[in-house]
Amino acid sequence: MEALFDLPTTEPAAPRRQSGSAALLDDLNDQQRRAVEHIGSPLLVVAGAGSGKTRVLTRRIAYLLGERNVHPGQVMAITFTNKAAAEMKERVADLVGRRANAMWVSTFHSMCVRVLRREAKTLGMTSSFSIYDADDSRRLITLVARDIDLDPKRYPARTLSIHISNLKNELIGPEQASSAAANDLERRVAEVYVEYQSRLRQANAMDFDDLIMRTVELLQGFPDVAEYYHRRFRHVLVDEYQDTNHAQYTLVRELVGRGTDGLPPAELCVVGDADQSIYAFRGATIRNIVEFERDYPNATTVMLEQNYRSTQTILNAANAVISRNPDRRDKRLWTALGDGEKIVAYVGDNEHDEASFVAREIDQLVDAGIANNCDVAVFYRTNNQSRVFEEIFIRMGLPYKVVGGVRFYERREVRDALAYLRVLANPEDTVSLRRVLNVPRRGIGDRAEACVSTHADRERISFAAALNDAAVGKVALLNPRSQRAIAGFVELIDGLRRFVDDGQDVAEILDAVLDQTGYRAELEASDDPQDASRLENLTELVTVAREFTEAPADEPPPDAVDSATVGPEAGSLAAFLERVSLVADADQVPDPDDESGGMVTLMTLHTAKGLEYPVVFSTGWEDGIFPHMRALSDPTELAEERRLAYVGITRARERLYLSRAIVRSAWGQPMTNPASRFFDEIPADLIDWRRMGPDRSSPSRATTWGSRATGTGRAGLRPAPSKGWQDTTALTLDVGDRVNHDKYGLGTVVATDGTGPRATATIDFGTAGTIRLMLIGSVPLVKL
DNA sequence: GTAGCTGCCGTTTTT
DNA sequence: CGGCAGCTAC
Repeated sequence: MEALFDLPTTEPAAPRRQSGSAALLDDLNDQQRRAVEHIGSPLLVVAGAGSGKTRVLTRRIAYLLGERNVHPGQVMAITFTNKAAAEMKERVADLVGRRANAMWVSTFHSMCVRVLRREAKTLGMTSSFSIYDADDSRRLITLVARDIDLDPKRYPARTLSIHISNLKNELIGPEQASSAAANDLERRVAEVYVEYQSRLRQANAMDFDDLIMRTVELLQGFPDVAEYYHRRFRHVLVDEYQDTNHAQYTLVRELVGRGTDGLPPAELCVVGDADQSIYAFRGATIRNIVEFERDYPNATTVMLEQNYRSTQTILNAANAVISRNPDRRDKRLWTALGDGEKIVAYVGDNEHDEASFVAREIDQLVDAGIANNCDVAVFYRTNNQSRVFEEIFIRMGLPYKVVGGVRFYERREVRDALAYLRVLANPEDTVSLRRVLNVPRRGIGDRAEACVSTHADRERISFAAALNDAAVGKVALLNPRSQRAIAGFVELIDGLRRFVDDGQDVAEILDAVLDQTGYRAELEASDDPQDASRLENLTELVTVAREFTEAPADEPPPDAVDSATVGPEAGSLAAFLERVSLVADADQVPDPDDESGGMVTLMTLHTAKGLEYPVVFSTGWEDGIFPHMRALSDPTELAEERRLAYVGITRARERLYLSRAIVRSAWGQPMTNPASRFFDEIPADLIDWRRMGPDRSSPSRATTWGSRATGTGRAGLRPAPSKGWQDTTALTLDVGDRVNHDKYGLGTVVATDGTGPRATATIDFGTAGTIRLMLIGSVPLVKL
């Protein structure tokens, strides 16, 4: 992508093989060099966006190996996505060659899986344990909640699951949760948690959070195990440290050690940027990076502020926005690259108009030879916003790729197929077993399933064992028809398991599963067009499996010490399942080099973190969308949204577009959204307004909505907002009120929702339709 | 035991 | 709008 732009690329293209430290250091700036050369005490690298943190990490590793005689097997580098891990490994390999293979470079989760598979026995599991994702975990929680007669309305599995996950992220075990429970909800959660954890163990399974929590448990509870890893890993490097949650923070501490077992603590280097912390909702806490110097009293901090990615215009916008966040370590990105183009802003009448602007603009950039499709990314706040763009792009014949969204591995048919494979790999995997028990339909209904489940409980045997009993008539209350169906199922699974025992390839096993279960036949027989695409997805899965066997990626590495003891055999069924369990959205980002002709990439702002594109469209800049509704009334969440804006802006190298729509359909009904407040935080002279909204005639909106003048009670009649001015207060409406809207005319309020800044009213405008409006800001609406 | 209907949710963001 | 849980009718 670099050819089209004058900007120097962030990284040198060619591998550097010259010997001596000069080669590793000479093109680094002073701070970067300090970070690479630093020896001994814990090191925090505060790396602003685009400041070359991956370069620092990879050079530091190369420097350790090349200049400090560290053996690659002593290095552990941890990232959050497989893509980041693969990239880091590749770039270190460019610098030091094949020796890089002996390092552990992996995500938190796969690193833990590796440790846990090796030490499974210690925790009372076997190394073939299954990994449950959020969906599997919720299924199990549903079962548990049902068994202890919880009202699913009051305690939905979703809520229970979130609470349990939070507890695990805080390293609070079931017993501790039980004794600490202070209210009804917490007691119920703890109750479910205890049982859930026990069922996981029975199923020889761990959920995502367990992978971290139980690794910590292992390191804390078994000093000899900890000592093994302390002895082995003398250097621990952590990327995206601002995204670590408490469990991950503790894990790092335990890996590094405290020197209590006679081994000095490992050398720790963490890299991160508090301004790019956008995962608080899943437990990440800025605290870990902010308090690093307190956690590690002798720590050294290096700040990287020179940016090698973007124009100064883009950086000024980013700096201006992020500086509004309170309690922040001040950091100002700068570049030597010059101002570049202004930021282009656009206001669409609706989301279709906005999308069509984006499409037209991309078309022009490509026609003018300014960019290729693959140089362009479109960002949005939530996945459902991708749809409009897809519609327009398809119509215009613009090739694109949506990253994330309804993920391949979350599609029902794919999950069904994988559940079969998991049952084959781990017979105790109850959740997967129950998932496929009657898929496709084979006459084993809820009734029969309940009988088997009861039998399993009563006899204290696994569900799988109970099924075997059922097949030979040893289960009470089971009618003969069900018994026959179950016997058929047991036979089916046994038959399939023989494929595994014979050491067949994953693709062949999968093929046999799809054939012998009748899954494929059922889809082929259907005339539902959705089933055709399901079939395609399954074919795709078989292809994935085949490619996996042929090129079992890079895991596990050819590490003599490990290959005997750690991880499933390369290319095996277990390895395949592990691989597909731990993929992330970000892992699916297309590489601009391989897609010929190139595609425009569409993704959420979250997925965009860590990436960069010459041309970026950040869309949906509307209060209520971005920042998200839920954040409008909460300063903490608003600060996180602002960091998200910062992330979005700083992805752009050359050209940045910001856009919004005045009317946007949500839940099938149109909503009018005011401009995002983040627009006002960007200095006006940086922006070239390609098209302005009707209200934008005055340079800035009225300051805040924090002081809600409406407060309580009925506000009565408010003056219509005068031209150029924003009404900062919410209009208070009740069902039945008559109103007049500048655009839609006379209407009647049919529903109201929310209060204060989140208040909306659904209004029947007769022929103009029924419309839900936000009542805050510049509503051109008068009560009659 | 299954199919088909209704009605209720919800929607951030994800390893 | 769309997915799923729960209900009713075969």
